[in-house]
Amino acid sequence: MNRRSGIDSKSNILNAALKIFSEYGYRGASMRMIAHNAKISVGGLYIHFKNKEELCLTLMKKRLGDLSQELKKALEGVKNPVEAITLFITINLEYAKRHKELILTQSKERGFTFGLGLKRSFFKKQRTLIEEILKKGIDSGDFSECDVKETTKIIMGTLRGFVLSMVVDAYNLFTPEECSKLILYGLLRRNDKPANEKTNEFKGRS
Amino acid sequence: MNRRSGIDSKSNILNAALKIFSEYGYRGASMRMIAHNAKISVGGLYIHFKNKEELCLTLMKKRLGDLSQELKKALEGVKNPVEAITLFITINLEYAKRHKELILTQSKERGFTFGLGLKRSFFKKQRTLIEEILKKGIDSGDFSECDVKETTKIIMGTLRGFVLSMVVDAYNLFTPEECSKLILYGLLRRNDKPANEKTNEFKGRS
DNA sequence: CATTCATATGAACAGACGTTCAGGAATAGA
DNA sequence: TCTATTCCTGAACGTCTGTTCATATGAATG
Repeated sequence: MNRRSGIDSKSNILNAALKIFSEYGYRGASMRMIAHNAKISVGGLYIHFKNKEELCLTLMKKRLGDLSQELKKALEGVKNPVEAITLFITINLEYAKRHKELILTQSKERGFTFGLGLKRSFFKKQRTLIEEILKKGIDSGDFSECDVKETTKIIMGTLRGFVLSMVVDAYNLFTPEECSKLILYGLLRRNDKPANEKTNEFKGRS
Repeated sequence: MNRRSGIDSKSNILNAALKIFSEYGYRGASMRMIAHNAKISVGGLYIHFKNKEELCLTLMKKRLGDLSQELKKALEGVKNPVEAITLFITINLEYAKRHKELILTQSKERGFTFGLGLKRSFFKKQRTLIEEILKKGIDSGDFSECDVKETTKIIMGTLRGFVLSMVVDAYNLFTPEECSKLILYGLLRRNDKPANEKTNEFKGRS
């Protein structure tokens, strides 16, 4: 019997779980599939994780934490709200591209309440971040007056759509730039330049 | 035993299936649950539907067909592209609100290839519709020049985001007006009025 | 060498699943 | 009333599920 260290096994299992969960969803993935993919026995899984739920939760926690930190770090020094929004969108989309798998797993399942708390607190953090950017942008005159909370919800929704479209249909790989442009400028032709042109790195749409 | 007409049973089953699928997803819903909810026996299901797959497919087909027709009819007489986009968004969102259930079922599952063809052709139809509106809008000067195909993809993505946010978190009930405004005007403050003011029924964002 | 310990195995369990089928019940036409 | 047809039932089948457990392995410690 080839005996491995517990640590190796644990990370093997996590890698396998990620692969299987993202291919078959939470319900579609079986512990046997994960075990087989991790080259361990079914029983072995239960040495490292209490059960299927905990295994999936561990994966989600890690990923959401990573993204949270990445966002926070990136936005730390940024003063210009237009740039901040763009960065926010870009990082989210790129993270999504890198980790398609778990996003699918999450959006695919339901009736599994166990990820809920995690996700709620993550989205709340994201909302707060955007709200602050918006407020700054309105104060500085870059953004037009709007209901901050409402607009934040809409931006989050929009972003979720971008992410899901990308993840669901691989061919839907629109660039972060295009997404930012739509959110910032909208569809309509504008005859003016953005209010704060010097700080704006994007070409206007007219 | 109370014997009912086959037609009644079939529609009972479809209603029950809709309820159960949308609550538990395709994999999570069992034929027993559906049968119980439709007040019929398990075997009875198989009189009206070949199997679980066909049952779900029937539901999807009906819903996508309905929405398709509704969109087509609503957009028939509309000339103004701004109005058309707004209408497109509004109808989609309202349809989503009315039929949260199945949307969830669809976005929750994967590895079920069977809905794919249906969905593909539906989305293609939608894309064509938007592309035509965009082209008209650019020609008329309402919209700024843009890559029509790319922008269409983005709009579809945005819309998908709105829909999913609404459906996933019930409290995310932003109005169609707000969504349309973001897509049309964007976040940035604009100092001008939209190019074709007289035809535009929304207040500008400045 | 003997003991201890974390790690690993895979057969076994109880339950749920989709699907089938022999049989029963209600209706319609004769 | 008899028969054909349609609709329905629920036990049964085989397969899969998440989880447990008696058992075994290999390395480290004494």
